[in-house]
Amino acid sequence: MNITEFAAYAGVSKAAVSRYFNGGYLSQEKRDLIANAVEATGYHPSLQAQMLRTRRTRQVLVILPKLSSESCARMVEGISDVLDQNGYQLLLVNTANDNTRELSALNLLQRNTVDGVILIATIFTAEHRTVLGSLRLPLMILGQQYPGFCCISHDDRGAARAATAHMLAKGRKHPGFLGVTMMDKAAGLDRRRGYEDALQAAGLYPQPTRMAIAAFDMESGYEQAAALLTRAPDIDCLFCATDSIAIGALQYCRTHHIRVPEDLMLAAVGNSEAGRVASVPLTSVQLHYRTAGQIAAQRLLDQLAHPHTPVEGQVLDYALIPRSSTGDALPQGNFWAE
Amino acid sequence: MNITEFAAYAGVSKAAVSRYFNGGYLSQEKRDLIANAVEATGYHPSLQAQMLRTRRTRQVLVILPKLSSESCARMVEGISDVLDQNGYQLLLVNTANDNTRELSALNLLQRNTVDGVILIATIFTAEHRTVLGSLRLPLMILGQQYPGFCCISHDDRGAARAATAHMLAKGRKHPGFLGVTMMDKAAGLDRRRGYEDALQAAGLYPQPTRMAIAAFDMESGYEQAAALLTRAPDIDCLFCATDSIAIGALQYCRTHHIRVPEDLMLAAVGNSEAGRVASVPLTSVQLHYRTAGQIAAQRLLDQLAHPHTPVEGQVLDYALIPRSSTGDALPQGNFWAE
DNA sequence: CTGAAAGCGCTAACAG
DNA sequence: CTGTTAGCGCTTTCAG
Repeated sequence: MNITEFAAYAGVSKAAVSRYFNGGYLSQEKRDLIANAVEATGYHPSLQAQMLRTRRTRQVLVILPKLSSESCARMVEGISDVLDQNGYQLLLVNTANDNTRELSALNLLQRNTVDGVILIATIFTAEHRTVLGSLRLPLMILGQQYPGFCCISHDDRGAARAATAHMLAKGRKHPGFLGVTMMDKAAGLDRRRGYEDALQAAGLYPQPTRMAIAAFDMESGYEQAAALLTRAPDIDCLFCATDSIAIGALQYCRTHHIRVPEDLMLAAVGNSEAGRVASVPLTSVQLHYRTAGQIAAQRLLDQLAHPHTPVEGQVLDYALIPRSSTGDALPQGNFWAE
Repeated sequence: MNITEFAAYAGVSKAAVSRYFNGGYLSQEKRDLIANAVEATGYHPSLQAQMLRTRRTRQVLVILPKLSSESCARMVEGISDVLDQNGYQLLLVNTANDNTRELSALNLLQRNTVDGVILIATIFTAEHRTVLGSLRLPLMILGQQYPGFCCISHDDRGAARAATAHMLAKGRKHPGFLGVTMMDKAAGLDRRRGYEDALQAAGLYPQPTRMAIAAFDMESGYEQAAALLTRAPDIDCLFCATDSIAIGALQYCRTHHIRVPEDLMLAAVGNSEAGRVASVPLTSVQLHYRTAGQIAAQRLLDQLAHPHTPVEGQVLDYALIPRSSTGDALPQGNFWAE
């Protein structure tokens, strides 16, 4: 049933029906007439026709690098919460860290098939600036700072500083660093800076031989921990950019008779489930992923509602969760501390 | 630029342009003309207009109960792979195990805003049968068997049997069971049956006092393990319906001087990352989540392409991964066994 | 093989 | 407050 048939059925004009569904001027009389007819027929306007006519789709595109990553999944959950509540649909593109897929995602944008975009970003290339810069749609960047765009991100530097400082405060003098590519500004560069901040505050100097770069997974954490601890066996506390990497490092320690935390303290950023239940529960810094997703979505919707109000980005704070890997035994029965 | 302007620019008719993009009859001459004009202008048809006109959206709705669950995330990745490759968009609804949200998802369906649906299901209610039964769209159910619908699922019963049998084969005589609600047929009922199969094959009988039901998280696994092992302290091997529950049980053991695997063996289903790196690496059964997602998406697209070909469901197999929690020490250096 | 023409279902001026 | 009207951009008969 289309609007014409429905209007005839209800005994009103098409325009009245349209107004009914879009909050226009309408007498109570007609309003009741239409309400009854809707009740009787189950009529509702066609989204496709509305999209074509209004040039708005009420769909938001979310682009992310990897779904089966706890942090991404939580951000998307936050986004989904807010979008759902506001009657928006969520279009998902998982780029799998793959350029081909990013292109297909950007293709979507050029076809104007969504009202706005949330990009869960890791690495920005020159191409990104070009494409994002020429984007006409409202855009939110999640998890990174990118000058000129509206970003919701975490205090990665502060988080890394807190984790490192926590170990140094326990008297460790030989810190090591296991990071990720500096091309990832948040997880790579900022967390390294935070690490260096902590060293400096403790009167220590970062030493390249005590630093290594891993990929984003446990396997790589294992391998790089092996390389690093072989090269610099006197390291007595190790900051890892992600929980996954730290867990890899922990596995290395476990098989090479390095006691954690006695011989080596370990602290990371992410506060993942796996870290909480690892062979030695991992001290980690919690970032507010879900909240970040909610804020990003809300800001995007605000922007959609008020296109000319400039939107502010935001940097969310963090919370250090000390656990056994830095010698902070949990109180009895409290394994589930966030 | 719309099709009229573009046709004028290219010096052909609108119909020719439409045929160009939809693979209709077209002379090579016009084809070249249009190709050049596309090159020059970057024109592409409006998706919205196509949707309205053809009544197909090239969008598939994925409904799932929880995104930040490793299994769901992997299934969605599989779905996303296939959809992407075939030029379909993925609309995501995270129901958060919440009926309100499921309703809003079903609302989408009634508005015919998608071409097909993939439902990652947990619990079916009477309402489900009503709604799903009256659905006109192609539907795939993922992770459950539901008679009358096309389902891609796992051999949950076989998986549970294998995990349990593995422990019994090691000489354990007092098995325990930590399951989930039977309302979830796959994870609840089938896995319990698999457990019972294994007992029967070993000449044992399931005893209600040695069985308990937990929720889907570690916290609940901890609590229910506590209750169960207090009630039946002679249990020497425990099958858990999910890795999360097993990890909770493991945490309980860890704090109550129960040695795993010496005093208590532990095996589960899911083969999660957390289980691999838990304080005692967890023996678990791997299910092929990603593959399941790919198959479901592919089958759905097949159905979309050939609406009258009946589609067959499929039950995927499993693979037992023995680890330390059942006394199967991994070979040196092989922490990353799948 | 091709173009003209008729809508798909809706919204937004516009003139009452 | 209301109805009429003119499209949004495209696909698809239909008659060449």
